[in-house]
Amino acid sequence: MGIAERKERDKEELRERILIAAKALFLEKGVEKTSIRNIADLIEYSPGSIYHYFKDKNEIFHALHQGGFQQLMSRMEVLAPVQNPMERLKKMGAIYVEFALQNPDMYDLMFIKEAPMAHVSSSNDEEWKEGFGTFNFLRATIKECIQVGHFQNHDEEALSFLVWSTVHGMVSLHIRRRCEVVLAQRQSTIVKDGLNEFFSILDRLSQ
Amino acid sequence: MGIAERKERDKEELRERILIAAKALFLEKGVEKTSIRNIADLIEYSPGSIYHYFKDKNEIFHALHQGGFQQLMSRMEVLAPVQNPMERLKKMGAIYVEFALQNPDMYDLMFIKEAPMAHVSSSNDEEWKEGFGTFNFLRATIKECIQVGHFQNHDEEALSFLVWSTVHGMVSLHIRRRCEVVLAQRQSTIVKDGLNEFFSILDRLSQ
DNA sequence: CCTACTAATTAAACAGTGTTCAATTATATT
DNA sequence: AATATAATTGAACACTGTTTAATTAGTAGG
Repeated sequence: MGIAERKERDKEELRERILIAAKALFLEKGVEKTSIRNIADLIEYSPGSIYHYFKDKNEIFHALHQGGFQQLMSRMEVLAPVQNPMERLKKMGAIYVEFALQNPDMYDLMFIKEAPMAHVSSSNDEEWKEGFGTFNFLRATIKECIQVGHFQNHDEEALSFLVWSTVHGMVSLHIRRRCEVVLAQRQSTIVKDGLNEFFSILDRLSQ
Repeated sequence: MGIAERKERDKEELRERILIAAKALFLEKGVEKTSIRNIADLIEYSPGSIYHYFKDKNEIFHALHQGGFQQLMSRMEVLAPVQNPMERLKKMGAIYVEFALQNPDMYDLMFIKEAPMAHVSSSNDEEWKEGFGTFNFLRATIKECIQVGHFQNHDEEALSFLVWSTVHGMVSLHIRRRCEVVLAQRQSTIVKDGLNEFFSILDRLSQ
C-alpha cells in the first residue's frame, strides 16, 4: 500500500515545486508578469501540466498568499507576553508596517491586489475569513483596551477596522507609489513618521 | 490658416472620443478587461490608429484619471465657506469617502492601481505631484488646525499623511474586498462606522 | 511477462492581449 | 494635376491563460 502514498507524496512535491517557482518569479517580476509558461519553464514541465495541480493561475497565487498570512501571524507571536493592551496595540502596528515594508510584494498580494477569489462564492474562502487571525487578534486587543478604560464610547468592531485601515492606508499608499505628493525630503520616512503620529495620538487618547 | 486649426480640433475630438469610449468600457469592465481592440471597436476605428493619439494603453488611463482628480477637487469646493478648520477637516474626510464609495472604479484607478507612470521618470508626472491639489488642501487645513491649537506637538506633514491614509485605508480595504473579516452584520456599514469613529477621535483630540 | 487500466505529461490549438509597421487612403499645399 | 503630409489600416509579432486530444509512464491483475 506504500505506492499510493508515495505517489501522493510525489504529487505534493511537484505542487510545492510549482509554488516555489511561482513565488520566485512573482517576487522578481510581480504577479501579472509571471506567466504560466514562465513557471513551467522554471520547473521544466509543460505549461499544461500545471493545470493538473492548480485549477488556474489565481489558485496558485491564492495558495501563495496563505503563506504570507502565516508569516505575518508568526511575527505577531512576540506580542504574547505584552500585558498592557495599549502597548500591545502599538507594537502590533509597528510589526504590521514593518512586515509590509519588508515584503511589499507579498503585502500587495495579501491586501491590495484584486482578491483572486472574488468571483468564486466568497463564502468558499473560509481561510481568509477565519484564517485571518491577525484581525481577530487586533479586535481582541482593542477589546482589552476598552475594558481597561481607553477608547470610551467607542465601538470595538468599527475601531478595530479604523486602526487596521490606518496602518493599511499608510503602507498601501507607499507600496502603490502615491507618496510623491508629500514633501520630497519627507518621502523616505513618511510611513515611519505617520506611524509615530498615530502612536502619539493613541498615547493622548489613553490618558 | 483655419484649416490647420480645424485639423487640430478634429484630432482633439477623436482623442476625446477615445477617452469617452475607454471610460465607458472601463467603468463597465475594469481597466484590465478593457482592451485596445474593445475601444477601437466602439469608436469604429482600427486598433492601430489609437496609437496615433496615445503612446500606449497606460497613457489612456492616465489621461482618464486626471478627470477623476478634477471631480474630487470640485467636490471639495463646498468646503470653502467652512471657517472652522476642524469642521472642515471632518467634512473633507466625509466627501473623500463619499467620492470613493460612489466612484469605486475611478478611485481605484486614482489611488489603488499600480501607478501607470511608475516606470517613466516619475518627475515627469508633474500633474500628479502638483496637480493633486486635494493633498495640499488637506495639509493647509491641518496647518490651520495646528495654528488654532489642536494637534499640539504634531507634525503638519506627517499628520496630513496619516489622516489621508486613514480614509484611504478604509475605502481601499472596502473596494478591494478585504472587509470580509469584519463581523458579517457590520460589513455593509463598516466604512461609515469607521469614519464616525475617526470623527469622534478627532473630536476628543480637539478639546 | 504480458496485458489492461489509470494517471501524468505533452504538444498543439484557441481566442485573446498590447504593440509595431509597411502599405494604403485621405487631405492639403504647391 | 502633382506632390508632400498626415491619418488610417490590416497584418504580423510575440505574448497571455486555458483546453483538449494524444502520448507516455507507471501500476495492478492474471
